Amino acid sequence: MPAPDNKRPASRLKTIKPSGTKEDSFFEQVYEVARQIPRGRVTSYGAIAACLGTRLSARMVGWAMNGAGSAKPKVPAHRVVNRIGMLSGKHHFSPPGSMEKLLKKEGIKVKNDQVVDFNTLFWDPVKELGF
DNA sequence: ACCATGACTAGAA
DNA sequence: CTTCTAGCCATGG
Repeated sequence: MPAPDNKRPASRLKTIKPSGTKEDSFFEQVYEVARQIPRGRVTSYGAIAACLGTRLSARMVGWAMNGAGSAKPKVPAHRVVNRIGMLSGKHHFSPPGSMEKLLKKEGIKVKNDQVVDFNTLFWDPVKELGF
């Protein structure tokens, strides 16, 4: 096992090549996990970050999502919300209301920019993917 | 090179 | 209960 890499399991983050060039690691992994989210389910940035071994860099997940619109195949960024199920990223959609619309379309109830029954709909990549 | 900001989170006050 | 602080790391001025 496990040879815990201590502090930086994903030290390769250094090799990130954002926007413009082809993504190599972190971004791609984020997209990959995000694409595994089943329809009608949601997850959080932190969950994805934890799945990649970088729980503390949930911000980077959000940043990666910023490029999700340019990623292919498309990444269901609308299924990714913050830890309390709030649609923190709705303002990054165009139009902003599309995120909520897409979620409702999948049967997810959204109330006041928050996912209803978030705890039930929550999909944990670490648990589901076995990381 | 330094400082500020950000689709986050956990823990302390 | 609410509010603040610190940590994460890439991007932009």
